[in-house]
Amino acid sequence: MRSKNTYEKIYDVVREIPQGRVATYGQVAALAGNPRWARVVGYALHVNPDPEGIPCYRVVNREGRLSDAFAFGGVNRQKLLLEAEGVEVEGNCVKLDKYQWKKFVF
DNA sequence: GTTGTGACACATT
DNA sequence: AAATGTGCCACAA
Repeated sequence: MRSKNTYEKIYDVVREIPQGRVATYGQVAALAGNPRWARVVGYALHVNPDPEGIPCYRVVNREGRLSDAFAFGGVNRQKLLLEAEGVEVEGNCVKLDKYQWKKFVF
């Protein structure tokens, strides 16, 4: 049994992001197995082989802000999608204090 | 096989 | 406090 490729792990973690929540690249990388894959995560989402199964719009950088190169169909599109999920987006920023995906939330 | 690039994060200045 | 530089890993040429 061969281990999943790095990308598959990343995609698997992104798919695990619940609706109405956002995760940072570092968070996804850490959950994928290595906190240093932050850049790789960005690249993995860049190729985004399955935009329908991999909601890359739920992945934001450490600032809770969307990348300038995001615009996979219009940054405005991203805002609409997140708001549709229940996440408030200001400009291109989301309140990580409220919407950052956490395994333990009270 | 080596070099350069990249949708990031962290440390230091 | 903000800005800059460095480190990390994977992929393309």
